[in-house]
Amino acid sequence: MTSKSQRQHLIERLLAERSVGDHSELVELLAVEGVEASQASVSRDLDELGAVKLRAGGHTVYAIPEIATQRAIPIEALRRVCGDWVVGAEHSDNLVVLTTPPGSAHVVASAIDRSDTTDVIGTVAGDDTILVIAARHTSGEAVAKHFRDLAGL
Amino acid sequence: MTSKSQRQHLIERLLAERSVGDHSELVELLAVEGVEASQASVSRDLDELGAVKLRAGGHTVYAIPEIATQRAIPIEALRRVCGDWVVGAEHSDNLVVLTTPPGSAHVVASAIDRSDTTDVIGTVAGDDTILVIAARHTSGEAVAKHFRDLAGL
DNA sequence: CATAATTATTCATTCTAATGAATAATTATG
DNA sequence: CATAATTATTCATTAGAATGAATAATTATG
Repeated sequence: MTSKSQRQHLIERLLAERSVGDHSELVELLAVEGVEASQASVSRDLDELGAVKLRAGGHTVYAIPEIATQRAIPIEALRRVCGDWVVGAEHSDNLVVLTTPPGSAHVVASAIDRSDTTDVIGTVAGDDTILVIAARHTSGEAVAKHFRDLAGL
Repeated sequence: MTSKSQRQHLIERLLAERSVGDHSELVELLAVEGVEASQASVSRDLDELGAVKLRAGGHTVYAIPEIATQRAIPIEALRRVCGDWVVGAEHSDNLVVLTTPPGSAHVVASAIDRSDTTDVIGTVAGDDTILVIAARHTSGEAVAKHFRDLAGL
């Protein structure tokens, strides 16, 4: 009954509160909180959270940098979000308007922001619409097509 | 390669453009657009979209009312969204603050708005925080607990 | 009214993301 | 440096949402 995002949020909290030296220690701390997870899942979670290992007092501990240096999400993750939530992509000049179901624009915008695409210089999300600004080296048309491809439209 | 939300968006468009009299006609129109779906899926989609059947010129056609009278989402759908995205719930007086992963607040707020709960009179969503206002007949504490239960926290 | 047509629902199946056991790869330690 | 410890990855499995075939239920029609 614990989703991956809930577990990752809990991991963030545990790492902020304690010195965690290795994955098995984290697996145990999660279990104390009633969350079952294997070393494999923890490894993946830490990777997705952008956790780093710091030297502290002679040993190393995990920490999540305060500056949000989460790894750029893989293109497959962006494709998944677009495939689920982007229902339309139109352009005008260097602007692209993506349409989503109501309430879903921010999830998509957040995924775009976290991807390492250099074709987009920014996004503005409303309720069901995202304004995407294409970078100078590309065009609104190309970016709209890119998102249509990602969304499977 | 077509998600349910994309298919439902397409259905909305088809119903706005044409007179669709029954499910099998819609199944065919979807197929023309390259989207395979069975009568069963179409039945569910129309239900979720709140489609109604209007009498027009001697026969009946499907339409989606302009006023967003989508069916209230089932409690299980709200539970699913909360289980996936709500990572914290705290209260103060009649206010409840729900925490989500970055960019996910609106999805949750939208689900809450679309549920038929009478315990919440409104929501305000940011990036990773939702302010939920408890109704007068209940309390912030009870509403926070309700969301913790829904989220499996 | 009988029944054909349509719609909703059940139940088995499919799909896909996530998970974990096992193991390969990497790092830390004595 | 050897090797124990730790971490990352592979591959099989699981979980849960969605789907579709079949059928029950409902509605429309002559």
